[in-house]
Amino acid sequence: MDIHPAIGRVIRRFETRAPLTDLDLAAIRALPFTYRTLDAAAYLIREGEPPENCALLLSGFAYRHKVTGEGERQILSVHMTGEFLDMQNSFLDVADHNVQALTRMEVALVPVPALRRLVETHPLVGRAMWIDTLIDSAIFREWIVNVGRRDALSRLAHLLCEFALRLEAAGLAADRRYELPMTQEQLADATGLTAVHINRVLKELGRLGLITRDKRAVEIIDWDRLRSVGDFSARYLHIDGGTPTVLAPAR
Amino acid sequence: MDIHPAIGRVIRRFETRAPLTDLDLAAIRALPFTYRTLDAAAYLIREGEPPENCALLLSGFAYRHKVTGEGERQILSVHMTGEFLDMQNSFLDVADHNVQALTRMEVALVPVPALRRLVETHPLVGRAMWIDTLIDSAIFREWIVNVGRRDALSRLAHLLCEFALRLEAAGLAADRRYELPMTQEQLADATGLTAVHINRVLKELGRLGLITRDKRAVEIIDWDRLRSVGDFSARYLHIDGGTPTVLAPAR
DNA sequence: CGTAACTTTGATTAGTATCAAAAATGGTGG
DNA sequence: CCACCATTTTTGATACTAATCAAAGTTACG
Repeated sequence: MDIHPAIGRVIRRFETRAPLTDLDLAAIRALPFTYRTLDAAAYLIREGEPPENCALLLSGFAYRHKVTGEGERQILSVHMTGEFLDMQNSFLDVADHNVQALTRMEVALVPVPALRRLVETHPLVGRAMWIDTLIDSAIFREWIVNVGRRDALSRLAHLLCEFALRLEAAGLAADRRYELPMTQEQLADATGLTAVHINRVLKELGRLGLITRDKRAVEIIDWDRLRSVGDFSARYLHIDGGTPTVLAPAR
Repeated sequence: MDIHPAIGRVIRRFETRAPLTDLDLAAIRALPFTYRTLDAAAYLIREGEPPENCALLLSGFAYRHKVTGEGERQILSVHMTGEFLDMQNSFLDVADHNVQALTRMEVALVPVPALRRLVETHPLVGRAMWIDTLIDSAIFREWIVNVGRRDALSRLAHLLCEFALRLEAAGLAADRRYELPMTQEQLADATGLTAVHINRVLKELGRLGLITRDKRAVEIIDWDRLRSVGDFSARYLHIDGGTPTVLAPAR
């Protein structure tokens, strides 16, 4: 029995990544942590700061971003319940990007030294966490492709496909519907476009009969065509455990 | 005494990342491997294949890339002597991108199972390697920003700054000069632009007095202005050991 | 119920892509 | 060592995608 359902979710995910022993599991559960609730838009860590805690997202959404010298923001990834938010920073001396709350969110903050000790004494836990960060990397890579080589319609379609699959794999969405707690400006910052253009492209996706929207809820009408327009293949997500059923990804 | 200077380079880098013991070092040196020489453009691994070896680049350059459904290529990163080419793939079931030789190159191929055993029995080595992959991630993130939010001139300037600093940190360049073994088409694929436009922007960088070029050699004339045009800060490279002197990065 | 944040629409512009072709370079075999 | 061919670089003309600017609607929220 875990303190919070998100912790059970993490442990189940780790178990698909490395053959953890009971001792490993006990060590994870024994990690010290402090609860915290953050309002939407609160910063978990800012670029340039030394990482002190590694946050596990217990509820809500978060995102990583950087801001250019011109003041333009680029969102680097979006994170959902059950994911670690700071492993990308925790083993480096200084954060190279910002991590911010997308919605109000609850986190469990694990002090970085405790985390380092854990992975040193429990190599398999370290491997599971390492793999987690490698999958983050795989998603970063796909975002480079998305922003670098796809036109606006594909870019947005691709993003919507990724969210659909990740939310479904995490058990946070079903029936081809999900709540996407991002403004059009944030979608623009995630795709390297402007908010105005996102608005038009979102319309276009509706006109083409691929999705419908009701406020921030997205419903996928034609998954196959959305995938095709978005040039989306799920391979880079490396979802191996609970294979999604509704949206049946091409491997 | 190591078999190859690149191995000494790797070990020195690892030592800055985790406090390795003599046993750790011995275990690294005891890794089984096979030498191989690959011609330019040869594939080390293709998207969709299961990773069997993890290659250490002993000499030459390599790059990662993906190809969209439309057939457009996006280069994800460029790698130089002394770097591991496959850790991003080795702990996952299937490669999600291609790794290809940019120049003729020599590699030491380490079988993945041996690598997995090493990191399981030597957690500090695992941590050093993990940090290596986290720095790869940091570079991926910066590339998302570069391609997503900077105009063509900045993008290319940024790329040239990154290469300058990484090559210098690796002891492969000095005096603000380096050999960049990429065609303009490859530069285009790295920046999400077209080869024609790269040609024009490269000229513009020359006209502005920031660089000069002689074939594939780049000479940086005005580092400060190049950095400023490229909106470049070295933080994301997490170069902590041998701090570069000539190009003195802003921390 | 008033105000700030967000979405939507229209008109215009800017930055890159595209297309086409010539010039330069590099590598190879004779 | 030269001649040839493929690759790469360069240049010019034109087209198009998405940005920018501006303003009106709409929604959420205290």
